[in-house]
Amino acid sequence: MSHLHKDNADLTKERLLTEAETLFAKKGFEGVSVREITSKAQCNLAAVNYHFGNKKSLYMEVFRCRWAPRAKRLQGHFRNSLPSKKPSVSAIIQSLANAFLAGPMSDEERHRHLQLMSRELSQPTEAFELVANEIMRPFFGELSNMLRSELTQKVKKDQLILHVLSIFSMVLYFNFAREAVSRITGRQYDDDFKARLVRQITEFSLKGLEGDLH
Amino acid sequence: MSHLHKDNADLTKERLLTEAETLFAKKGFEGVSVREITSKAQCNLAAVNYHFGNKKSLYMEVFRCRWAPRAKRLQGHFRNSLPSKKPSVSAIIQSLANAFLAGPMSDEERHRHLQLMSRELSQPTEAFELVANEIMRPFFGELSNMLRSELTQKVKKDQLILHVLSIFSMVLYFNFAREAVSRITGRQYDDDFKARLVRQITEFSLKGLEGDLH
DNA sequence: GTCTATAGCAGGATAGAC
DNA sequence: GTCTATCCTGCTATAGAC
Repeated sequence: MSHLHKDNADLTKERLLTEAETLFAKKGFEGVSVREITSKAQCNLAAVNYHFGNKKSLYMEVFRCRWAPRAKRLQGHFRNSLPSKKPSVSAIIQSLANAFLAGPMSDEERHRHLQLMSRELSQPTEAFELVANEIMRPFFGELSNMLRSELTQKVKKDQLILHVLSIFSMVLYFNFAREAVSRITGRQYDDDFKARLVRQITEFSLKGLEGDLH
Repeated sequence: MSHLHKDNADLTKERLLTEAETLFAKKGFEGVSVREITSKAQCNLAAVNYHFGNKKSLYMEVFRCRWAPRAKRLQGHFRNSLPSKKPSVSAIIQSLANAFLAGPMSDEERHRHLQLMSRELSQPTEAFELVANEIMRPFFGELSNMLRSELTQKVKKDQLILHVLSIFSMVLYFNFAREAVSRITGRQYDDDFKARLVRQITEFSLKGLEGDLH
């Protein structure tokens, strides 16, 4: 019998994490009330405090239980979508841009993911430690290593990481500034346009690396 | 006598705008209370409602009276810092990156400016209309035109605007994600590093445009 | 124009019944 | 575990004295 309670509790907890993530991504931590979260999760106001202690801890748990695992899944998908063990620079960048702009998840899930990330980048909270140390640093390190073997030996580590950040800046911008990008280009943010953006990032970056390539 | 009142009122209004901008940039609209603003502006709680009607209007006025004029000043500085009437692509990009990363304003003012902009880009409010229509669209149009004469005729308008956005994405990212950029590169965000970032943006972008250059 | 005082409400959090 | 009821704090906004 008690496992029924537990299952139910788990489900409630899951629903809370799901709705909290959506709302935090859309409006930011301060822009969302616990009442709004519990209402959308169709449970009681007290549930957040019961399951997570307080609102801030719920925010942190969203990053620990949802955001970080998704970030790792995204990285996994990126790795798997690489054509071979020794992918070309072009393939690396295209897979990267594609994973973040048009990858395996739903459009909305990707957007949510990068919105949460952008928030932490521009206004770091405690969750930033998680994002920076457990996700960004290792991933950028991995990207650097993948690219390094395709570049001339004279490329310094410092230079390489700036290249990686430059590429990533486009990936991030074309996601979090969707509204502006649509407005400026006069194009709907649909699959066609995303494919166009992936191409832009790939080609622009590939040329951007020129001179440091073999 | 009455002009004394008026002067005083103007000063209060100015202080409110100043403190409001700083706080809105740092914490976002929802993250700031009117109490905090009036307290920092050393005036009464009621002053915001008297001078601006409500908190939301104050936010809009920050964009109208402070942000937009500064954006125009920044654009003016960019134009003036161009070496000639027919600047090279390299000079255009370097002046652009320099204006936004190490331009005429104080470091803190620039950061504040781009924080406010980033917020509107990722989570548009009414102020986004102002940002997009009166500042971004004309400026990106101007940049496109400046670059166009330096590029091959076959470059389409759509392609050109994506190039401009790609360049701008780096400028924005290296500003709003300062904490992350510092952490990842292991470098302090000081003048030396900013100069390095300007160089990175310039060189990477210049190469990124390659093939479309004359 | 500026202030105090306060209305009126929404927020996070908790106690205690079930 | 979940719910209702409630506390208390902090918020925006306003009324009215000066």
